[in-house]
Amino acid sequence: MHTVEDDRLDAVFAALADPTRRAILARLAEGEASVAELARPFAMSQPAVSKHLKVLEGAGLVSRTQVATTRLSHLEAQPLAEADAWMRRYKRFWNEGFDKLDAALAAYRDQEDET
Amino acid sequence: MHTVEDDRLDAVFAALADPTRRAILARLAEGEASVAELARPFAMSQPAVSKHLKVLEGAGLVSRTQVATTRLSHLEAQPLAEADAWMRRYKRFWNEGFDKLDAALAAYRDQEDET
DNA sequence: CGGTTATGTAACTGAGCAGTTATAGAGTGC
DNA sequence: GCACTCTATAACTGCTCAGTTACATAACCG
Repeated sequence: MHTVEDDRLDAVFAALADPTRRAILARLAEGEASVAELARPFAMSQPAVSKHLKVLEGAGLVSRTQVATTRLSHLEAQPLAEADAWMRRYKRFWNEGFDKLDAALAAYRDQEDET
Repeated sequence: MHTVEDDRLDAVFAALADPTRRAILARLAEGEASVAELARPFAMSQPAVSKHLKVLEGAGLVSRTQVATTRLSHLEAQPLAEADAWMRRYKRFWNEGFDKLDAALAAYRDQEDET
């Protein structure tokens, strides 16, 4: 099985796998920004940032508007909702995980008590 | 900034970026499985699946136990909780996103009215 | 128009990844 | 100990990706 939603998730998760791109999203959460503004905090050339923006745009995580000579990038969080929807199926496991951790800690404590 | 949590998220999101690995996680959600069992549904060699498991294990998404000659893989969802925690910071945007769409449509309509 | 600023594109490099086949290792059962 | 099963590792290939520098566009400003 190889669905369209799969392709979407591929792109979203792959986009999120890079720390520079996550930092760009964090910056955009504070408001729109030009390429130059986004490039400044990173020890990285402008073309590199342009490429990251292209990846983010491809994943639907960023939209852009032309204003005079500058292109402003905007955060588009909707694909994150899709990723969240995928992960939601596993939420019961990570709650269960804490239960297991609790159980393990309890077992450990009991063992401690015995010794 | 390049934190340890970043490295963790790198590994988790990168692991999730591959549809085969997401399918493996889906299978493991139904219960532990051997490498051979995991390989069967995919048109893929056993070493390929072993590599995917190694990636998943590296991201902390899978743990393994040796039982006789077979190694059973178990889903470990805790890293998904970390990824979820990261995404949580953006949840307000994906609700807001629908509002913004409404606003954009309204602006477009106004512009149409003017011309 | 000419210069300047902001950004995208092209061509290249090095690294890493997903897959393959072939082989090695480790445990079980007899 | 031997054959068998399950899994990991090695070596290789083709592709993608993150980054670079150099150059091309495009829109403003005087």
